Amino acid sequence: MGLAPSVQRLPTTFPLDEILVGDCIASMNSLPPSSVDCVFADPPYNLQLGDAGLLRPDQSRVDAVDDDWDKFATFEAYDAFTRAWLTAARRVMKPNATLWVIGSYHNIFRVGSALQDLGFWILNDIVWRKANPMPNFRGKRFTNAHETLIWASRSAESKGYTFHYDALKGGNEDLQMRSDWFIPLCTGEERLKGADGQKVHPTQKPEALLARTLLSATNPGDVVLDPFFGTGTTGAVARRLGRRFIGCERDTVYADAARRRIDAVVPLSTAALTIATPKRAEPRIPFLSVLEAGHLRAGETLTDDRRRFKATVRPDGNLSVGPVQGSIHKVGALVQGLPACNGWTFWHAERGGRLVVIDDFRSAYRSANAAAE
Amino acid sequence: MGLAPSVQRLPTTFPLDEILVGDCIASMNSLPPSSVDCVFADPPYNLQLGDAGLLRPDQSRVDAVDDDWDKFATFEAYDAFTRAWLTAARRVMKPNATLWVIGSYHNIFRVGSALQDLGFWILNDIVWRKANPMPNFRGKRFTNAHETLIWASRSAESKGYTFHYDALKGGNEDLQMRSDWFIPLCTGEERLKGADGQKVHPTQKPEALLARTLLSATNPGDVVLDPFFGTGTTGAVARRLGRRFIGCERDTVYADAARRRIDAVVPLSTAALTIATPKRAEPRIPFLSVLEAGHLRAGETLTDDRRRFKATVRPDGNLSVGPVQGSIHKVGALVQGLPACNGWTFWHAERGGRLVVIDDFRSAYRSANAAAE
DNA sequence: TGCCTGGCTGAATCTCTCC
DNA sequence: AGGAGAGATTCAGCCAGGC
Repeated sequence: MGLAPSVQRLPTTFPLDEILVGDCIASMNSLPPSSVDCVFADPPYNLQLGDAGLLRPDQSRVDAVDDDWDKFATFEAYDAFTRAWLTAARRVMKPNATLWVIGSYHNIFRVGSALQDLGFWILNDIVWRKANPMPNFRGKRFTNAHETLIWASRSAESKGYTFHYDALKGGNEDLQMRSDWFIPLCTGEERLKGADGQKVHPTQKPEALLARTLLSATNPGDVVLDPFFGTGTTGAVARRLGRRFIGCERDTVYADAARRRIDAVVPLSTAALTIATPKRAEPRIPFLSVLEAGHLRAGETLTDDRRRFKATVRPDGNLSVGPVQGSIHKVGALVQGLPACNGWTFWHAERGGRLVVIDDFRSAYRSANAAAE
Repeated sequence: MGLAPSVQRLPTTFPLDEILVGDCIASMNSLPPSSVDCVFADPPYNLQLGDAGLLRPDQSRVDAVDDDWDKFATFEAYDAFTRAWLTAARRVMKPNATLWVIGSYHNIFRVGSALQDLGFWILNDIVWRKANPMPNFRGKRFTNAHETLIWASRSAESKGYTFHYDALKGGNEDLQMRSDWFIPLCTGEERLKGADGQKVHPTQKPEALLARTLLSATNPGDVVLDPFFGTGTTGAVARRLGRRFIGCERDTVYADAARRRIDAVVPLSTAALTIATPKRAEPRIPFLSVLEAGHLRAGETLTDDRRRFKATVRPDGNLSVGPVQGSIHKVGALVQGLPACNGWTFWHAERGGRLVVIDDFRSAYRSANAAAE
């Protein structure tokens, strides 16, 4: 009770693509700090502590409590458990790593409050809208047709987190991906069944849900930690998508099923996984270089797409309007009377009677010099 | 503790259909206990916006919620405020009354935890999916396209709460009403404007949202209390639907606007109290969803109907041709050298030696999920 | 009268690098 | 650490005005 285990199994090497069998907090504490890129957690929802076998942070077992006076203690125990695993997870997260947690109204408010208290910074809450939820049989409530995910960075100062905005937008009819995701439950072939034909795990999540989280918030090769690995959906999807995983699972039946499941996954080819470089990550090209490469001529006139404004290209890579000179951005802002302007997409040159945005010249320059960059 | 207050200011008459101007906690404490059938609360969200302000891509400024009433120094201060008003509200609730609270990820986890701690019993969390949310202008997160409502009874023992299961089902194509509601923002005619043409209140809620809550969880003649009355959406809908209201509002400008608004409302006849289901255009289906549903595989090759062009399906729902990636529409346009292209009718997959247009997969997806989308 | 276009707006925790 | 500058970034709905 309350004492640390006398023997602690520390991995000699970083346990990539492995399942650590045992208490998730001890397992996470055995990892070096700042070592994972992403955490996906599907913690116990259930507040009926006797059934869930919930453990306190000190590893003692919480006894079932059904007295009214102990209701507060029940939430308190769940909160302590939540703070403990969130704290352990936060330690192993790299500064720009992000955390995903999924839950329902039974527990998600506790989890959300706890992670805010610990300094996590919520980026979005995501609603998983179930295509085929279980109906409410007694007609006493609305059909509980969704679960909630919280996506959070390690702290408010963590601005460099991974988010594949363009990839998500491209897969969504060229519209920004919203915070409400419509995805079917995990059923049929995908659902793991035991020899008895019964489902192995009561709350197996659909791979599509994990895939969307990992595609949006991790890069190929990134390490994803799942403290409540269960039957390994996170690991299976990570392997398929070329990510690495570390799973923690206490139950050997689940862990064994997860291991077999993941070993059978065929990863997608590296070629299928290479992602388009996000705009912000592309190398900066000076306007002067594009000019020097001959895409434009010093002295020629640029206009906006509706030919309302004009500017002249100077040999030094500035623009001028009358006596005023400045960068393509400064001058673009100036003529419009706006505080800022992206000159690359604002200014156009005439080519064969048609207006061509100068960003096209930059693209051409980039592809011509891709090898050298 | 446990003693009745020595002096209780009881209103000489119960303030039905009135707005109590002042602090909501004092106002609620002036009401007799166990006197209202329902509480609807839209408390401050504690948004914690940056000082810099947010610009749209066209450099116009977003009119953010920067009112003093939304500012709290710490989470602790917000939690104390939340516990205080929830406690006051719970006292005036009849044993079988229910509480609705609306919030966003900034505050809803605090509110949910607090009300659980105080003994409320959560019946559902409801997601208000916004038809027309504000986009994420910087491309750094998912579009924040929903808000969350919590529906709770006064305690776990309150089994006799009102829920009009059949009425809601009848208004929902004879399907059980789900926990995700698709409703537009409050704009246009419905949005209250001042003499200056500016919105009177920064966060006025749509009447459709209130109507659905009151129709589902109250009876005609029931008393609905709103501690954060604002410009009186709760009162206006209550009056229209034949319910009674009590509003608390600190700001006299809001309270005056609410009074005028509610006085202009014409109550519906009893027979007319049915739920209008909003008509919608066919929902847009993301290619990613069709992929996730298993109609296509990541890595497989698509072609046009004459096999002139090829593209590879990416796991994120984009297509790629060589190094270029983009949506099915963008890549379709690119390979043809056209300004635009409908990817759904352009691209085909090989199935059993024959080409199948991917629009067929979309149709199959649509009919499989018609009920929920 | 009707159609089309352009402008405006909504509870938002909304950049990154270099000097 | 703070400031300056490059340059990346938006969707649906309503309304007014022009044709």
